[in-house]
Amino acid sequence: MLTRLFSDPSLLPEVQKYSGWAEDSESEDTKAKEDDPDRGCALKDEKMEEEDEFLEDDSRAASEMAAEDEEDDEGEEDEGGEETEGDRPKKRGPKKRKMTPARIERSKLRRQKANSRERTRMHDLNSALDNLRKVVPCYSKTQKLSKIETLRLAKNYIWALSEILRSGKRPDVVSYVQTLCKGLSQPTTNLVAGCLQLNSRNFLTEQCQEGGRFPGPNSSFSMHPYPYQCSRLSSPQCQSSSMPNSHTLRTHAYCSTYESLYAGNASPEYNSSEYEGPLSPPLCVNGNFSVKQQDSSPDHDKNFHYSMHYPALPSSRPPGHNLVFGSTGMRGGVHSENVLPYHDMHMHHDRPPMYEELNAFFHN
DNA sequence: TAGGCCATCTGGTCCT
DNA sequence: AGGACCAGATGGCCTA
Repeated sequence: MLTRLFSDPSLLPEVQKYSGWAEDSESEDTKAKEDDPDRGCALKDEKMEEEDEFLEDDSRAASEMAAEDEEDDEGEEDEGGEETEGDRPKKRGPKKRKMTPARIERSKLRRQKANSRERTRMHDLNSALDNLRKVVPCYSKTQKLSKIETLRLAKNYIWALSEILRSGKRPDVVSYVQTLCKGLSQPTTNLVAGCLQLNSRNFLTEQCQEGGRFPGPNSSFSMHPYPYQCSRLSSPQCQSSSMPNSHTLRTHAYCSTYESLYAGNASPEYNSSEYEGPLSPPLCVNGNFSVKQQDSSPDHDKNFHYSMHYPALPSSRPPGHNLVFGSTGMRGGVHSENVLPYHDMHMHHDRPPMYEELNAFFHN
């Protein structure tokens, strides 16, 4: 049938129109996308609508072709029975019912509806994936995580949070990042590490040297975990570590680093100039709680590509008692799935109490 | 240009 | 019969 499609010049325009690879439309789309990406997206949607529109015309042509195919099949059956015609093997199985034009029309209509449903289903799936992107630790509008990376990061994130809740201890940031980046590609690792303002190359190298184990504060780990100063830290709003309410907290979520949050902490342990002890896990509770989704100003998007929030944590934990996030992601005895069911996580995520609980925990 | 990612179409399977 | 779900195929786009 495909051969027929491509070999029959009279059907070519229909096929091109349906397939979307007509030269004119393609070059036009490409040009539009180059000129304006948004326009490109709009064109894409328009194209889909057009597709729906001309599906009707297309179905007619397809129906004719299908009818021809059916006639061909019947002709073969009449001629050869079990024999093969040339190189084409004879079809076996129950004889097909004759495809009347009405049946063909219905069949095509079903197929169109099924395609439409499938598109909708995939769009819903992608929409859900977009929502997931917003609540995993590294969210960027400009550099979206791929689907598979989003799922991997989400899994790691759930695991990390589960471990925190299960153990009641806070991990050091390196462990936390390594847990988040487990199984992720290098670009995504860089992205996540960038969100955390870590030198990912260093920590990855260290990770390899340590054979997958996370270096503790007393190890030979020499990298400063926070080599970069947030460009916005110098602003007054970022230097303040006092966050009287959740709104302020959300506002700070995009410029906060350990340093910015710990800068105002009375405890000398939070001195960021040296890596002296375990640091608090950067808990990302953006998405539902972040201002990013509400503030759509261009300046906001420009400056806050990545969302990360590091709540201030106590320093009560002794060094070397960080979470043990092994290379398999299964260390620590209990798997995250058994610790924090998906349902619970979502119940918490949907409501501010999760944020409050976690915050309360880390502020004790 | 190869490879990754993605959207879409399509046919098959299972279920209602 | 029809819908949901799935996986394979295909082609477009983008990037290293």
